[in-house]
Amino acid sequence: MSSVPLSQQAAPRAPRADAAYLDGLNPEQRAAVEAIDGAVLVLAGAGTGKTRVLTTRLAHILATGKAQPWNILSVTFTNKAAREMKDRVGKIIGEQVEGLPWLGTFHSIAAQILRRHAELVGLKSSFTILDTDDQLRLLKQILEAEGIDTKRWTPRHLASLIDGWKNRAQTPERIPEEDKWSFADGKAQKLYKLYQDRLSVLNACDFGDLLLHNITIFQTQDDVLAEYHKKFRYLLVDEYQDTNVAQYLWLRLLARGSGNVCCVGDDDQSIYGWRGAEVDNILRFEQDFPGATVIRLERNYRSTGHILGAAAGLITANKARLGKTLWTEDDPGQKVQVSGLWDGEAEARFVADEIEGHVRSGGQHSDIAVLVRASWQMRAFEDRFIMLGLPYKVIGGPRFFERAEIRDALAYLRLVRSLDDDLAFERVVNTPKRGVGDTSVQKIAMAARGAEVSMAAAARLMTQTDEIRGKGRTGLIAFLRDLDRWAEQSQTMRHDELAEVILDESGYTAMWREDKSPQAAGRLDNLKELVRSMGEFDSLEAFLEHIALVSDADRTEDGDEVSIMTLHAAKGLEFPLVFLPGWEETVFPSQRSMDEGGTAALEEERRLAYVGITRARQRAIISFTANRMIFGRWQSVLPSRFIDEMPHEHCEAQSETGYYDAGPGFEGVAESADPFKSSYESPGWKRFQASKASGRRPDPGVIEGQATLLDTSSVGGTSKWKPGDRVFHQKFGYGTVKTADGAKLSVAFDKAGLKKVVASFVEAAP
DNA sequence: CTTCATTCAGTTTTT
DNA sequence: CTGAATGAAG
Repeated sequence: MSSVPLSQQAAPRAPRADAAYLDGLNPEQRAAVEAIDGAVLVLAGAGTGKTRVLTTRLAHILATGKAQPWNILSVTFTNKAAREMKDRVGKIIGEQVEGLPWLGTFHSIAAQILRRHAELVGLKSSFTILDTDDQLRLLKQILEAEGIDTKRWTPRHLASLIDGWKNRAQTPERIPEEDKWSFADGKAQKLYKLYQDRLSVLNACDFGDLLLHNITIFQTQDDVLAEYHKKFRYLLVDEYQDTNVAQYLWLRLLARGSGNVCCVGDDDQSIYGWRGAEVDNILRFEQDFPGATVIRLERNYRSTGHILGAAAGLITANKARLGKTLWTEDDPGQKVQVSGLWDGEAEARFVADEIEGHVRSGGQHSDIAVLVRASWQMRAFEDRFIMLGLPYKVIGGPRFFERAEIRDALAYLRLVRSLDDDLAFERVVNTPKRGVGDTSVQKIAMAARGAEVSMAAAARLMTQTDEIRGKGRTGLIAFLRDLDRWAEQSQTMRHDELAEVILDESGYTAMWREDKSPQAAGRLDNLKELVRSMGEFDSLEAFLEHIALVSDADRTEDGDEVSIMTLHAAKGLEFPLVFLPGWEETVFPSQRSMDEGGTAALEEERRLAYVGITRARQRAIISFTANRMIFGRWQSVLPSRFIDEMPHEHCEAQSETGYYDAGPGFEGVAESADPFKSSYESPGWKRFQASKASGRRPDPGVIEGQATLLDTSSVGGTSKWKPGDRVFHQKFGYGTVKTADGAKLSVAFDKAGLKKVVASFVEAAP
């Protein structure tokens, strides 16, 4: 342990057992912080202060002088987690530490390492990192070139197979025998190989390759591995339950050096199995690292007793787990509320009403999260919130750098940086329209392949001949001339300035300005934001690396807004009040997941439910409906089994709507020992079943107060709008006002159809 | 080569 | 119900 040369040690910093940062840790947390050497597994239940332990531990290693910042490798799954750790360590240690250069996501660290040794796997250090969109287009080209029907065998399908192999660290030669027949009648292996070859030619790699190439290098180049063994004296891994086989191998190879590896995770929060995560990694830890210290953090500082009791009870239904029992000294608080509603619309209305109630009694919108299983469930809530003028934000959603306009802009930049970037060339050669259509692009691609040159080079040659005529030819000539000019300007111009020039001169911004679709305005804003954020980077290269590996600008401006997100996106967050709608069989647990993954998938769904409930600090409100529109079809659905699995003493059934009126159980709580089960037998429930009519909207047994839909009493004054006015709405685009009723408008949107919105959410159409 | 109509497939997503 | 992707006509 004292093998760190004196010369590398910082100004003497006496290891003090009574350091201030250790104050306030409970005994288990403190043990996790102080067990620095050897292999350590910290099983950190939800809300047990995991991040605090991680950051304090890092601070402790530095404070005791056991290692320098550059001797510590800390990996997380998200950039957000990495950033948070950096910030918090900085706060503890203060100015003494400049930063932790090797704290980052698996992928960003693997990319750093790969850039240094790229030539060992046949790449240049300037390789580009493809995202899923590039990947799919490439695969499609390969499939078409092989004469495979891309409808029967979709690029998407192949991409997910390749992803799966890479997650398990399987190179084309090493894929399992049975997998070879899993695609296009036995061509799986060949196609995988072709894809890898093509990546090599393009000097590119995908996300999976970042780790896979690292592993290849470590396994074949002892000297390189030894270098990293020397460098990384302490390893720290967050969210260990989410690691896949490749990440696991990568870690093991690196951990072989010092043996000082600390993994933090919670097997009960493993929710990325479908992405290749292996819960087994955490379940097996003690066998993998014999003599490992295992520390359990079970004291929860987040939620009330009832919330914890409901979540803990639910998760015991899972077989494969290490087992932890969360406890709290907090009050029992309110029971977890379970509400049954007629359909999705009623559910959204119910949630919105509860939110308004919360705010009326002094709460903030930002206290609240609505957590759904799948993103299609969000729309009902958005529609309702927009209508009421209730402020909300969707977290997750389409990611900034994956938006089409951003990717187009980036393709221009990539192309200006390197004309060889064929994928970029193909993307923008006819965006905006230059008359260079599909057939011309195909001709260029053929010529490029034949002459073994880039598409840009082939295109240049073809402007000399008459293979492409007319509009296409002039468009192409202008395009190439523009590219040359921008490349020249890029030598002298700042990169953000260059981006602005390119977007302007290429006609790209003009294209969106002329577009009247609802999203066009937002796209222009995004482009502005792109140029702005480029200014924060020193070079175009630095910026491109950043965007390849960072999901979002994390623009979570914390206004007073309700958060809507998927359960997956909610991991690691907490809110005083959490809504968990859509708890119905087939929706949650998701039928699709279960069809694919069987029991293991069901257990993962259950963990997802556990994650959802444990996000709540004070109150959790679960709801389910009797009827659900799925793919435009009405289906009657049953309450989720997870509702029955929660211990009933921690839950209370509520029936605000009166649908369950005569039922011996759903009305009120007391009558039946098992109010949830008996609800299936209730007349109310039977009426749902009876009204089931396929293709037609079921008729609610009780007419709800439709009058409240448009509350005419709310505003007496005259509205700014009158029928016939043209308006613009951020989400729905342009439309014509049909009726104006105080602050509430009914607008016929050109694209989105008839919607009721609050007047303050629209502006005059230009 | 572009635009419009029609068909069809899809639900979770850290990087 | 949605959007993307294909195929027809202009």
